[in-house]
Amino acid sequence: MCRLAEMTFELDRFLPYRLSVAAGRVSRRFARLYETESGLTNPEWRVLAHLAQAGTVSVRDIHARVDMDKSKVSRAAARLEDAGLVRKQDHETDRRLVALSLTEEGAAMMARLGAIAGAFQTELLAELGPSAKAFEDALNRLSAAGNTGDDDHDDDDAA
Amino acid sequence: MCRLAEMTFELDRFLPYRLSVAAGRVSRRFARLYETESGLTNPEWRVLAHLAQAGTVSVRDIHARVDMDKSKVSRAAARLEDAGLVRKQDHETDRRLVALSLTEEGAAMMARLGAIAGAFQTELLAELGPSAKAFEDALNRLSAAGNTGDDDHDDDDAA
DNA sequence: TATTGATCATTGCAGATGCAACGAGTCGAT
DNA sequence: ATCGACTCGTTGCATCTGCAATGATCAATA
Repeated sequence: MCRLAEMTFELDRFLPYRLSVAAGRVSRRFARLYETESGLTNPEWRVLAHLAQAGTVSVRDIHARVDMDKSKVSRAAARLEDAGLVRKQDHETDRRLVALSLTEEGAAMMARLGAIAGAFQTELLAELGPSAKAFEDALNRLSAAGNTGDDDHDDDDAA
Repeated sequence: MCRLAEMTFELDRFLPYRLSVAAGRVSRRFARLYETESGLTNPEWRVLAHLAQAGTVSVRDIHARVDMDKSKVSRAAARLEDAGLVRKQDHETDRRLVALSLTEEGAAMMARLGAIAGAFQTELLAELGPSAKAFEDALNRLSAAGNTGDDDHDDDDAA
């Protein structure tokens, strides 16, 4: 049971490494698709996609939910606003918050990108084959386990 | 059959996103372990780990094998050399190449880090439970599929 | 041999990133 | 109403990263 004492460490079998390589490759593969289509960077894509899903939310929401640094979200949102894809308004009751939402143009963009993403998703599922279900389960476990230790006391709607 | 036409795109179910988040969390979790122990950055850890596995190799070998940009490998190797963990020698027959290898000190460091990594690996496997096997299979498929002939690669979230 | 084209490691540079402030705003207790 | 502790979004700054040269070296060919 104690395999820790092996003399030579094998990077190829180390899960964090393999996970990272796989994530990088898949991300780059997908990035080639939407970059040529939209000119968006990865943080911009993520913010846009989250807005399409969540409606009107704040920077903090995205930061907590999407695992991106606040400044990253803020800068991505600023660029998206310049591009006319996202609207920044004052929150109704709490003026510290920024209410981010998609513009018409942003929604149209996400319609196109959503189709591309959907097609890529089915492509990936086909590559995964029967492992797909267990794979998603594993991703859930790992993401959940990594959630401890940060400074967050989330209380908002968990989901 | 045709689920692509859904009106609202759901980021939560998009595999590249979930994969990236999981990889980032796991990497950061592991990074906390070896950073406090060794003071190494992630690229440095990867180079060191690969050297422990591969013996004496060139920058190009690591670049191709570990999915890191050449310059990233080069700079990491330079820092490791300054720290006395890695030795850079001329290649015997081809003087373009650099022969990277671990020093005594580097090997000792890897012995400690290898133990930490092994413990973390078993921790992850425990969290994964029965999905572990299918998960590794899925990682293999995804890494292989992303390997489309290109030369230069690098990834976002590191381990 | 001289020359051309390829490969290898390094470096310059522009842009991205993470982290720590900072100002603005909110809430509760006094 | 005021004070103090807290939260939110932005920005400064040091560092990191990716990409495109650059210089050095090799292999092949004339």
